[in-house]
Amino acid sequence: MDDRKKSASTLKDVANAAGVSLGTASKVLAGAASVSEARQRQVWEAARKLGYRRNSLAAELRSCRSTSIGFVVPDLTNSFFIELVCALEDHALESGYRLILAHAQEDPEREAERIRFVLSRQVAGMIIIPCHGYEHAISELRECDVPLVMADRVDNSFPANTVTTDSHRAAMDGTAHLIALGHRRITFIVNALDLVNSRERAQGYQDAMQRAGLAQHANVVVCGMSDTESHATTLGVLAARERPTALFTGANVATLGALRAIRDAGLQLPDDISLLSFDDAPWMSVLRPGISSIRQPAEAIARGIWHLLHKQLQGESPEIVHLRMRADLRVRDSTGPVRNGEWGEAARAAAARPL
Amino acid sequence: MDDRKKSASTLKDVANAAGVSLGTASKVLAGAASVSEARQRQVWEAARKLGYRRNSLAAELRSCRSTSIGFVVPDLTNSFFIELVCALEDHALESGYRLILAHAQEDPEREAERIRFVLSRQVAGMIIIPCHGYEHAISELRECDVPLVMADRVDNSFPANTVTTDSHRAAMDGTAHLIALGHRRITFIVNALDLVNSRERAQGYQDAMQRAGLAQHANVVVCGMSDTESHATTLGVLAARERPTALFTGANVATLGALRAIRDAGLQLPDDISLLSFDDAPWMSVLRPGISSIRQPAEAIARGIWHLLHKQLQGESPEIVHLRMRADLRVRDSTGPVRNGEWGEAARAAAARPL
DNA sequence: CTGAAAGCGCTAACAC
DNA sequence: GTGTTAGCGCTTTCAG
Repeated sequence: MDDRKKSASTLKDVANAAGVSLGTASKVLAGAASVSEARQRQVWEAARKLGYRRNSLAAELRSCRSTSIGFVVPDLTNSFFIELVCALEDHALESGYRLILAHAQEDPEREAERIRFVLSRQVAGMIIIPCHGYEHAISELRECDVPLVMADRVDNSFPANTVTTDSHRAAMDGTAHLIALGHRRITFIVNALDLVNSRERAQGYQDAMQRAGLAQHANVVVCGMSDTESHATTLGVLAARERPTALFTGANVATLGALRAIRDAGLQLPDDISLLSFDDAPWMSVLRPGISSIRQPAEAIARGIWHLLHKQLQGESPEIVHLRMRADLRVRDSTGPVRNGEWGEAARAAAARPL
Repeated sequence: MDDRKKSASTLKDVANAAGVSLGTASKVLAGAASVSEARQRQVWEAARKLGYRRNSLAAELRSCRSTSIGFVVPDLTNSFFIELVCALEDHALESGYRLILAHAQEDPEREAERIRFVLSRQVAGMIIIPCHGYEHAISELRECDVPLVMADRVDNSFPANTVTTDSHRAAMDGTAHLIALGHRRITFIVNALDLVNSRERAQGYQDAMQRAGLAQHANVVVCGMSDTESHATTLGVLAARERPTALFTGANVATLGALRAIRDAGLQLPDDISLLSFDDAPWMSVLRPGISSIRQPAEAIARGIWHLLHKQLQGESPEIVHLRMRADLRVRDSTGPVRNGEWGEAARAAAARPL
């Protein structure tokens, strides 16, 4: 709360100082060529001298056009989302738009508020990566025909343009990698099953296990949305009488918690246990052992999002498109062959069976 | 660019539907008690039915007050800044404000643009963590009396409220830790010396070396603002004939690059070389070896920033305040005693000398 | 308590 | 080319 009318000079001031009319000043500052060079100079000079700064609230209100795009992100702590932010900022800038970032902090209520906030600022378009339990938040968008692209945590049933990773397939690939290494007791640790993509990841894992005849070993554990929860959960998993030989973490938080738990349990990666992480991060390739991960194609996703949004901004294509991207496996050092000593006969037999 | 006048219902629509005047509707929606309950109900009902959403551009334009705070951040890739973002969002929300995040991506030009953008949206206040070479960007703020707090990459000479970490002291502490472990050949790797805080950190390191009689071993290496640069730089450092026994990285990027270089060089942490990182990150405590680091008190800094900003928002205290926070050392596993075999006689003698 | 009316700073017709 | 004018959607006096 603060009125600062004291100093801010307005277009009127500039026009007066330049000795032209308000309309002319407006045109000049908007870059119109239809004003004589002499006056253009006068106006620019006056603006400079007065330290004039356009009030874009007024400009946008009057013209009913905005060059801002609202981007609602659930978690700035996740480097995948940050990559998206950076890439999208570049795309937006290139097309003459600006991003207004809104951070939901994985809280559906806050997300709803963020959406309301962004919408009330009359953005030209929106990009949303929802939190879990976002139905309520999304209902903020009803009866609102802002160009919209949803990403990552949505599926193809969503009645809007979406860009997602094929999580099911990626999780199958990851699981197959682990199985090929001889692992049978593979536990999948996931943040929350009410996130569509996490559910897909878990499903991909289960399908891969089943396809390998390992359905009886399939074990999906939900670890929550925080480090501490996932740490505690993984500690529990590791303390089981039949400890898994491999962990597949289905999300950023899960990986952090699992890693800390593995460390606390005094286990070595990959000799005592293997770990595969869904979602890559810069630090994963920097230490020894490097963490094997599934990397989502952030750049491609951002490009897809912007493509879909931009088309709408230009008034094109009202039909809904669902883009689906392929993630790839980055095998590093945290996934290794299972230790023979740990295999029972049944596991050995299963290993012999073709996948 | 998009006019969507088609559906968006305005306050006038609501007033008409509720059968009251525009002014009354405005008052009700603003929460005024001075309207009869019956009419209040009517207005709310009409607003609900029409899916009314306030146009805050218009509201703020008219009332000359905003509840948005611009926060210009140089690098969302750095978890320290992310911590600041999260904490500040909470503070702002608690006081009824909202953050508008603007990402400068370590680019002074983009930073200038971001500042202009935020300012043109008539924010009530600003928080800025500058990039290097920010002088130009900052000049955007001239003749502009928005409440302002600068943080992190500024020093006490800045003519505005600032909140910073005592980098000099923290770097001295870190260096002393390394020296106490017997290290003599300690190299300080820093992103850029035109960042005030990096400069302070380097200075702290040098002062500590000097104080320990190790001035001849002091070596500050600049590694640039990107992973790849810092990786290459560190590789060079490690290839020197007299390889340092410890690295002290003065920034986030430097740590990442150094770690990758150490890995590529086939060196073990901390047996072959020790590493201390200025700036902590969640992943540093999750793997083995844990990375010893200097942790800036992000929460306290955020609190300080908000405190200073909030005072200004309430029109208090025009005198400038400089808050300075203390960082602490988190000793983990990446810093260990120097290997005896590597010591020459001179080093041995230096080690015997009290610090 | 309620409505009418005057703008916030700016853009976009529209006349001259 | 240039100035005048009518609002964008809203808040806020100010009469009644």
